[in-house]
Amino acid sequence: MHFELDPRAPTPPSEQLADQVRFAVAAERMAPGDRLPSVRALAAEVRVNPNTVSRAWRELEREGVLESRRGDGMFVAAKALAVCRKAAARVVAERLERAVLEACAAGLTNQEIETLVRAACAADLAPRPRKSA
Amino acid sequence: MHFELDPRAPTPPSEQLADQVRFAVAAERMAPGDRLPSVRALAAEVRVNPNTVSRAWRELEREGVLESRRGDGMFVAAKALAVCRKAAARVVAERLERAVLEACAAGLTNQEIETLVRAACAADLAPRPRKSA
Amino acid sequence: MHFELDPRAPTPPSEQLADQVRFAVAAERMAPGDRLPSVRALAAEVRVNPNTVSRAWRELEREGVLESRRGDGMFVAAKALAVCRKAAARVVAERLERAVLEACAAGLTNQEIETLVRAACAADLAPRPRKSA
Amino acid sequence: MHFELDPRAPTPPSEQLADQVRFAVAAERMAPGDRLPSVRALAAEVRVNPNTVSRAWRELEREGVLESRRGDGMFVAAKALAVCRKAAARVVAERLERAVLEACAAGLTNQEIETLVRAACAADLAPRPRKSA
DNA sequence: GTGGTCTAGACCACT
DNA sequence: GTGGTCTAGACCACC
Repeated sequence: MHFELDPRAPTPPSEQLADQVRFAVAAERMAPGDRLPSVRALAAEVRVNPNTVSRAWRELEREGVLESRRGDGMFVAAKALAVCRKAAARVVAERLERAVLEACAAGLTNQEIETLVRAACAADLAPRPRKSA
Repeated sequence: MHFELDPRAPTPPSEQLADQVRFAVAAERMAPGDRLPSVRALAAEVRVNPNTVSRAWRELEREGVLESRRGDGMFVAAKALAVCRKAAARVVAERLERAVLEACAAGLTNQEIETLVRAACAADLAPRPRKSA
Repeated sequence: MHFELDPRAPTPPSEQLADQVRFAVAAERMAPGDRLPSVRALAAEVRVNPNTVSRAWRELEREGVLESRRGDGMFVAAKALAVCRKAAARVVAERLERAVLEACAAGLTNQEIETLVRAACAADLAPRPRKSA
Repeated sequence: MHFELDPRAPTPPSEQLADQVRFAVAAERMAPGDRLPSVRALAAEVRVNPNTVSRAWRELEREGVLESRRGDGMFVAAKALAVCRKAAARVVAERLERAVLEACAAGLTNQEIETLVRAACAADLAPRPRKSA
């Protein structure tokens, strides 16, 4: 699992991390029992304060997506798939809709919007080394 | 021109207002020379502090989208269309792409994504009489 | 870097602060990577409201002169020197020209003007230990 | 006497107008007894609200620079020269000094400053049709 | 501790 | 009436 942060995004870093875990579980790129990177390791990797990672993991634990095994680490919880599917579907649909309505408000035609969408779908498969890995 | 704020959106109110003006100009629902609602009037309408509106207008003035005529009001600037087209295209494409990549990461198929997008496009036309009204 | 406000000046405090940063960078008294005083500290030092400092810093961030690192502070941006040189040269030349034309309009001879200018140049070196200190 | 307003200048329009009268009297381009343009005429010429002109004239009357002859118009007062010379010298010297110190702060050398000053002095004599007329 | 945004209410200059 | 800036004090997220 590879994590990436966009510091200019409207959603704060800790939420971006949590979303990435939720989506990975929903897409079955992570499965119950999988170990997550340690707070310190991930914090170093994405150049962020350990507290930020910690807050994301804590929130996911609260939701039942992760569980901590004391002295061992954080793991994807058994019921994570169900939880994340619901959560991911909701948030993804909502953000897609918001983005589309914005594009409409900005005067783009439906065709222009669909073209952009297809391009983005294609971009997801092609150029980058991982992210879906 | 009608303004609306979503207090639960990730972007702060002042930015939402600025975006709505940028998009309206890009979509030619507002044209150079048009007068904007006064700071106080709009603040009252969308239930926000006048400073918040003021900050949005000020930012747009800096970008060349609006012009203030002292003691008179704020007006869409002559070069606003060009500025807003560029800005709106950039931000809209970026947000659409982000939303689509998120959807991909959450495991939606391209077909599911396109279905959601078409639904959102349709939703824009349907429920309200006319966005341009 | 030392900041000073003239409450009787025609330009508002927040602009005075922004100008002082632009000029300091243009004169290379500040360099990319330098940390700026915190909003609260500077506000206390020059006896203004923190919002006033914040507005100045924000404007400079928009111009590419400063970068904020969340929870850490404001820093001079990499491209600040180029930006500030251009901006400072423009504004300084404009204000000097305006002042000189005013002096001409008020009937001062060129010689009187140059005498005043030389005196002011000298005054900059003399009374204070060092402007750059 | 020709008036000109810079809407982007830091000094408000009414003060700009007042300054232009003070300077014209100090430079003896206007003499005691000269008639000033009517409020409405000047307001139309410089595209400003009549109240703005009115406020400038009122302030100058208060200072003893102008005197109104009821039903006739505003005229340069007898003691205007003395008043304006003092006022103009003070304000001009102050603004010149401020501009020079700013230029120093922005890193210009004394030589660069003097070059700009000489250019501005020359510009005053050469290109424009009037202003000293 | 840091910056960022918001609310609330004030004063000023111009129309 | 208009916008523009300032003060004062609040909450949020991040370091």
